[in-house]
Amino acid sequence: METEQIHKKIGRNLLAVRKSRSLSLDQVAELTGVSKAMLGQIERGDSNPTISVLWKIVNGLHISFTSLIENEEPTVSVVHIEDLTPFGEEDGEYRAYPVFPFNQQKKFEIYKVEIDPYCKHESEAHNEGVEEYLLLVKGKLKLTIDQESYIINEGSAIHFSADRPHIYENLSDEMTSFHTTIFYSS
Amino acid sequence: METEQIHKKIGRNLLAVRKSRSLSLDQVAELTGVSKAMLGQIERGDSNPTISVLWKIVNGLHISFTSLIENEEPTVSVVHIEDLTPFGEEDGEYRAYPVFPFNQQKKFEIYKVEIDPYCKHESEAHNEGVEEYLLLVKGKLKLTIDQESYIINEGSAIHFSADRPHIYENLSDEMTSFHTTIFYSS
DNA sequence: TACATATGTATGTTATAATGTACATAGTTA
DNA sequence: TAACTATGTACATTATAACATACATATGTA
Repeated sequence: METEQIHKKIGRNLLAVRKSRSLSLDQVAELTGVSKAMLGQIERGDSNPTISVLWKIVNGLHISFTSLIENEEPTVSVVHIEDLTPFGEEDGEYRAYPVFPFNQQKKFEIYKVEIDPYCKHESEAHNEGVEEYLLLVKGKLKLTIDQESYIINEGSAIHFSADRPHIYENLSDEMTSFHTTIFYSS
Repeated sequence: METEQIHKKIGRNLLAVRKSRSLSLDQVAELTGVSKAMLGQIERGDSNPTISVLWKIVNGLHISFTSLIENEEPTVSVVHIEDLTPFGEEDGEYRAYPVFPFNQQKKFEIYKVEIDPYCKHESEAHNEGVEEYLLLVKGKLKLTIDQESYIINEGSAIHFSADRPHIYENLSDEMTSFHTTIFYSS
């Protein structure tokens, strides 16, 4: 996508939203506070709107900004996690399987992680704004972050900011596994 | 946040990114192809940039649009899933626990789902652009979508577009459970 | 069929976005 | 200390964003 064409893509996406809701330009103008003439220009790709105008549009239509600037190609894909090559320590006691890799559009990735009995993994700080959503599958996990420790048992989950160092520890005598969704806000 | 102030927020966020990377306006101008004078105006909130200019900036700096328009408050939260009230059928054979509810900023939500032996759940089409990322925890699942069926065993996962009807079936004689991340692109 | 209304586009006007250049200030070096 | 460089802001110019209004066409109704 060339940098000078984003306004044309926005036009197509805005038109698609409007058509899917069977709204006229007049109605969108009322909902958004942007003039009918300007909305028409934007949809035809004839004009390069400012951020304030786009902000009015997304707020008035209750859509997300990203829905105007991005597209997608839905597909079905089955993943056999045991076939994946995990990231982890050289001695293999911590294994992170990239089940659904990072995608710029979605800004998250999903791993299945396994930690052997009584082993731990020290994670450096991710970039600012990175968060983790972790659901325990099996075993028992101790997470340490900001000098606080949290015990996560089966049937529990934890959400935390991962932009500071943190430690995962398996406190039990059997393997611990969990699913973690890492969200990158920037 | 008033709609007429988004350009000021963008200015603050852009300045924060630049400072965190110790870049001068000249360097950002080179990276992005946007004039130094304009970058200064944007940072000071003195100007309301067009979408094309912002596009140049995010591409040149390798950041996301959302990092310019949004902010966040990181927290740690532990969730005990068994304490949650699930969504599901009246007879309780399909239970969806909202572990991490939807958040407009992140645009996804995460459920733990349980289906009793030999039971199924028919899901209507979600809105256009909705996708699911499903990781099996326990048991065996059959997913049917677009007249195609997929068997998901333990250790496997599946990603599909959820904007059309689909059916989850537990084919085994024990409870099936899985984690699913539902992503809303718009 | 004639008329009224809805809808999207064209046009002209005004304000401002975006740039190149000049300028003021701070920091560094000889 | 003087000269040079880096940095961000001010200023003037040009192109265009955004609007209000007019217009052309399509649609619906009596």
